[in-house]
Amino acid sequence: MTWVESVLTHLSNQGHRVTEPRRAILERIVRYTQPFGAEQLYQDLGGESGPIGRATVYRTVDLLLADHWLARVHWSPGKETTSDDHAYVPVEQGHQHQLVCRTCGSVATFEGCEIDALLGGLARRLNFRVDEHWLEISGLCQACQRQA
Amino acid sequence: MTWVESVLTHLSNQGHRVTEPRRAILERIVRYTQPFGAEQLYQDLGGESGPIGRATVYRTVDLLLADHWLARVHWSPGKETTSDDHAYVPVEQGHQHQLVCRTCGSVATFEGCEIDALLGGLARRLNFRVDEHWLEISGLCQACQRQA
DNA sequence: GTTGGTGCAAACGCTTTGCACTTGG
DNA sequence: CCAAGTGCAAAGCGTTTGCACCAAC
Repeated sequence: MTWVESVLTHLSNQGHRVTEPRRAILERIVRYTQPFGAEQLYQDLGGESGPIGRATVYRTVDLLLADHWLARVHWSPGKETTSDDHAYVPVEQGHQHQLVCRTCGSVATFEGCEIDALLGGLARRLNFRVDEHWLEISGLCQACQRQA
Repeated sequence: MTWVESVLTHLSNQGHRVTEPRRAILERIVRYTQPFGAEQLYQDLGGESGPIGRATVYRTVDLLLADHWLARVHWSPGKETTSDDHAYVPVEQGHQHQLVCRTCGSVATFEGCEIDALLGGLARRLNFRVDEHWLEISGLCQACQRQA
């Protein structure tokens, strides 16, 4: 079951409709090899001259984000510091954290089990009850390390 | 040495000028008990009718952020999900991560030593060279836990 | 006296919204 | 059939920029 199929099935189960624009948007998203922005996605689908409206693109991104089919990341390749605009990465539901290669933009996702233990200790020490956490890592993937 | 004094000294050492607007901005920043936004800071300094221009506020925030006197956070009180706009927290240089209380907005900062070890293991496993990481935690501080 | 900093106002760019039209179930 | 979804165009809003003026060192 591909990512697109999973999302469509999920949408359908949630009572949402499976429309042509949504299919097209999902198909485009999986082709990205780097984090992408909503406006970029709109342009890549044809922009003004394309068949899909800007509002639809933004609304679909929101929908996917809300259901955790997309993860937001800060770092995009080429940006030395954390980017101001939003970038997204398609993920399987349940996966938690991202490593983003600062050169080629490839993304590795990993589960956060070890982090949770660490946070438990922290919480106890600081009398803080942890609800959510955001962990994102920027660095170099294996291929880009070799080139450097 | 207060945060304001530290920053002013640092600015001076870096060859930057210590101006009245910058003093006023720093003084206002330390009074926040929650993460604040740049536009909010501008408004709190008097906005249109105030003595400080919007550009100066934004430029000063950028300056402080670049030198790590401010940390950016995602969560602000009242926001269930990660906020779209930027919020900032004054920090001592060198401190790394934030716990933000989702109810009262209080921020606890901690050093990231344990995280680093964990990331080292991850990097080895995934053949990834870690350069930077972002870790932020949202939850309830002790006082807000009692109230709930 | 320099030149870094400031203020203003306009421009910018991403994102959201109102509303009439379309389409999937 | 009819509510959910779409497209368009305009508005919104935080942020950046160009430029003339000012003030710190």
